[in-house]
Amino acid sequence: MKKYQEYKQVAYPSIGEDILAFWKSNGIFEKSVANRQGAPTYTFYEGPPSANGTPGIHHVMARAIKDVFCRYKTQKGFQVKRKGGWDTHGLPVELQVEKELGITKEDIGSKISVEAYNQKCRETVMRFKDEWDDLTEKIGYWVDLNDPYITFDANYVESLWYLLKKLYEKDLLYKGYTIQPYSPAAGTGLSSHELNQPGCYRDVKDTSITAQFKVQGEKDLYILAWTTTPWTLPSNSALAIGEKLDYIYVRTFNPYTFEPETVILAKERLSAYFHPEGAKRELDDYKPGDKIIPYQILEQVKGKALLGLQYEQLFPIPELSLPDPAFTVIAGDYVTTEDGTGIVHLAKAFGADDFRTLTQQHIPGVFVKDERGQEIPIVDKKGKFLPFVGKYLKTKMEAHGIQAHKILSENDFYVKNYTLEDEENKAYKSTDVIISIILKNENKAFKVEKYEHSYPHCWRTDMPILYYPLESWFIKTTAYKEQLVAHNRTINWKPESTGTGRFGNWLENLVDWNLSRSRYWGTPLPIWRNKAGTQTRCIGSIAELQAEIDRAIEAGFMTASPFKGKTPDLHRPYVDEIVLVGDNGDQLFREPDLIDVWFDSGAMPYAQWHYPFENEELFNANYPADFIAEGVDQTRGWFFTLHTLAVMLFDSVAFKNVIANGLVLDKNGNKMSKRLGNAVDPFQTLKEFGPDALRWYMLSNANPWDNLKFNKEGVAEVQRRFFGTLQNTYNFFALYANLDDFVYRKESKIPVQDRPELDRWILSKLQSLIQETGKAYEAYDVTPATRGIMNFTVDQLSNWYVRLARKRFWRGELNADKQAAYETLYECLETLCKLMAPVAPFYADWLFKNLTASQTGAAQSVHLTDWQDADENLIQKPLESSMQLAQEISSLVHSLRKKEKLKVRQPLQKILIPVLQPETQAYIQHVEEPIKSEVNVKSIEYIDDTSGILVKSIKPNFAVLGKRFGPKMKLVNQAIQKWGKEEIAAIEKAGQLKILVDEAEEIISLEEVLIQSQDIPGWSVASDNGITVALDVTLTTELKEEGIARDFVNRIQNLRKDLGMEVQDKIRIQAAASEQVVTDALTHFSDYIKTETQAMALELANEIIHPTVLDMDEFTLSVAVEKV
RNA sequence: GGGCCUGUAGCUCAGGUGGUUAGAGCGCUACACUGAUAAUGUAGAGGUCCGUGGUUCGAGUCCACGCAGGCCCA
Repeated sequence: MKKYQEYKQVAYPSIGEDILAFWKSNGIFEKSVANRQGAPTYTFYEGPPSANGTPGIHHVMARAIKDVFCRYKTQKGFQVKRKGGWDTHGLPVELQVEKELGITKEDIGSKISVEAYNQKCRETVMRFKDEWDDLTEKIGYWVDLNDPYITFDANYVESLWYLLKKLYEKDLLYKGYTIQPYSPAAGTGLSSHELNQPGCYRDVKDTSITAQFKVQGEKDLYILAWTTTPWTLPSNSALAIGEKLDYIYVRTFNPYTFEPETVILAKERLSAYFHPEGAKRELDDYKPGDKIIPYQILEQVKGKALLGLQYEQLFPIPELSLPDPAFTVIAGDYVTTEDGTGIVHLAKAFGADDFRTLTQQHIPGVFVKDERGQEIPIVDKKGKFLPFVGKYLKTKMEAHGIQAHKILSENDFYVKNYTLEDEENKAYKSTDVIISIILKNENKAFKVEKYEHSYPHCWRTDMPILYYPLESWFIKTTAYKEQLVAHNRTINWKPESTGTGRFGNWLENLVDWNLSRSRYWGTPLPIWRNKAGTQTRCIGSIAELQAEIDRAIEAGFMTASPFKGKTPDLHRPYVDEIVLVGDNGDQLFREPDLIDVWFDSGAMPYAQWHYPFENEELFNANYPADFIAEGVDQTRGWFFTLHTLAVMLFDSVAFKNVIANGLVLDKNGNKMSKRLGNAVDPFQTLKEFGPDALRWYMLSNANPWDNLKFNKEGVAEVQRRFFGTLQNTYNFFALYANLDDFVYRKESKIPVQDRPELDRWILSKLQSLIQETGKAYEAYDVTPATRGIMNFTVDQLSNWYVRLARKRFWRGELNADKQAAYETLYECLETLCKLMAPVAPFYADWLFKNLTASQTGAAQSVHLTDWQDADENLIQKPLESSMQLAQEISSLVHSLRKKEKLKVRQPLQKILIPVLQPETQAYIQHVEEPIKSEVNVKSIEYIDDTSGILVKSIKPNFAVLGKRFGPKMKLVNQAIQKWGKEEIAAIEKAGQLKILVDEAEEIISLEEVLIQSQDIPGWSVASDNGITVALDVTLTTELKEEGIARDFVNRIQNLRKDLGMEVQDKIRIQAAASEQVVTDALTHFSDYIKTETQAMALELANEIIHPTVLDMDEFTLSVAVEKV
């Protein structure tokens, strides 16, 4: 039986399947973990995917990255447990269910019960689990699929509740406001998803107003600010300018009241408010009612100069007065001069930017207290001004004689037309219009006009939405900002910029984490409150809840526990039915919100182990993670929530190393989408190429954090170039090893120092490769690791070592030289298996098994072996440099041969290499043999300076001289370029030479210039990279004969092949007599020819019975070959 | 609008701390090799290093402003 299986053709996809089956039936993954029991742990956290959609090609990418480092660390001796997980809650699940049932959120509770709805979600969420598991296995992502954490699991949710309670106890969980899209008509907040429905944004004509804000303490100085929502003006509490923008003070008249005044606006917006003609008119000539209003620019300032300016409240309603620093000019980074006045009016209650800016700058907003003492905005949830504001407006209407389409009561001031008034009615006046007229009359409006813009509408009611403060539960992340930033600095981010930039900046501009979601399928907020909001209870475990339920039953608020006799389900609607008892005896109802699903996944380090209720030791041993990896889009998702919870609750990072990988785009750089049909099916790709080439391509083509333009051609190229070459190399080894019955035995191998130089060279390269690869894996740089392995395999091992050592494998008996060759090649291949195993786990294992099949005591799988550390004793950098010179010289000779049209089979006498440094000669002498055999020359001669025939060139060493001379470098260069033969000789002799630079004498030393030999007169010369080679092209008779002999051998070998002979078959050759030179060649090189062709006899005959005519290029020759 | 990433040959990508001929693989063209052969080698063509300014004796590399594509956030 053959010791090393040979393969005619390799089907990579079936290697994947076969090895997968082998892993499964032998429990290799489990063994790779169990083997390391007691070893130090290396912790990896799986970011849970959602199984309610099918996996895509980008998941292959993400999972391959995770797998690589877990496998590598296992090889390095760590125990790496990898618990899988599933993300199961959230909006996408709900939307999918709604789509399938043909319902909307409004139907929940009427057409379908919450219970049934959530049941449906639970069923849907794992729908594609099998497909995911299948992909996971097929791409070789080793993760424990048998015991995954599932975020809807009661144990998981219980851990979440525990964490929430911890936050609550630390006073980090609070209820507050956030500005959200809100539909007064539907009485509900809208998610950004709902707002992105087609048709939501609609062009509408609204009344826009440029209001005049009177600067305090000035007679008639006003700041102009523009808004398309005049109804927000009573809530104004600040104005924002752009610090770097230019603003002007303009002396003019109010177009409605004709009063003289000075207004402030952005310089760029002047033309939008003033007729050019106005600049030419005299202010004094103005008469009230003139169409063209004169103006004069008084002053220009930077926005910064306006900061802190105080102004009078636009609507001085007593209930709305605010303490300082309200009604102040502040800076806003979002202010532009694209429209409006370049000054933005801020109403804290009705804009997200406004709310954020004012909160950050500690400026109060316009709110009033409701009966419970809670702050509320002055527009209620129906979209209507509170009565006292209505009353104020009504009074003003009467004062100014404003007539509307009907008599408006104080309860009729809706900010948008939510009562469906007839807008066609000529007398119809919206609240915006009424406000505008009031302001016009009071000299508080500079310009009022209809303005068409895009405004979002509620997709259910078609009515305009408002940005409105809604109550939400928050985690006070801002309280931990410093710690979050500090801990982040200790994390190794790949790439670094994601950590310092995207993530770091996000932390710097942190806002509190809005935890609330008004939905159905998710983790319920474990908070119960009384109606007045004065009593709050946060529940941190099932046991605690049970106890509280018991108390509630005792108090008569509940009749029975909903969990009686069954496993508690902590989802809605069950938790909603629970009414608890407050300390004061009040009924406590659960706050109806669910929590952000990102909390679910961010809490996985704890909840996956049901910590702290179980597995405390396991948790401690695996916290924090050494490594996580996920898409860069998770920066503010999973990465953030993991980090935040760890820092806030455990004063720790959650992960030490993280790779944030980029996107997988189609080959044209477009986003993949199923809808556009450019999505690549991972299963199809696996079928075509198998898992290894796919993984290798994805990780070697570009760094994982760069976007990958996925191209199947690229996978094919990797397969051909890398795997194909490696496979060829193995086949070459197997073919001859089997013929010689060679089996690698570690015990009896030839010591490396006794092996030929070529062997020591490739083994030195191999050790260097091990170092380089290990270093790259340690630094989480998988791409350089793969590139190094590829380069070694293709360029060094296959294209140099095997090519040069080829003859050693197929000639003669199994002597020491041959054995050394086998052992060397074997060692390279086996080591490659280990180095590539993390990236190409199937092929590496397959090759490993082929190599070790006949060895006793070999590991069952490469994944159960230890990483092989480099043997530094074997590294011989000088030898590596020598061989590199050999490769470069060979390349030069090849190019010379081509130029001279001399094929490699024609031996040539010698090459000449000019050497200016003795070391260079020594380096080359080491590798004369490989050079000579590679380029087929008899000898290498070196010419040094003493010959006097070298033509040299000189140029300054810019790096050295540039530092010395700086600005005078140009002159130095010119001076050195002028040097000829004598000067070069002089500096070489004396080690230095004087030049004149700018009339000053300077000494240039030999180290500061670069001298190269570029030509040998009368020779065919090539040079590159500082090496020059000359080729002796004279053909002596003997060389010619040898050339013919080699040609002859070549033709006979072809013939043998054509005749279907085996490599070891012996033959007899008859050749017809021919020209003298041919006959001489065959006679003189008879032994050589016989050895090469395995001929027992080579006879020259005058006539041959059944001749084969060989085409020898310049002549033909009749021969007969027969097997003996 | 903000933050971050990317932009080098037809394609995919390398190009520490600035240094004078900008590289590799694929593809293309030509040639060679023919006992690794559905393999391999060599050579050639192919470049506005996204643009514009600036710093410097010297910029693919540093700075500023842009442009294009992408991600996240408003």
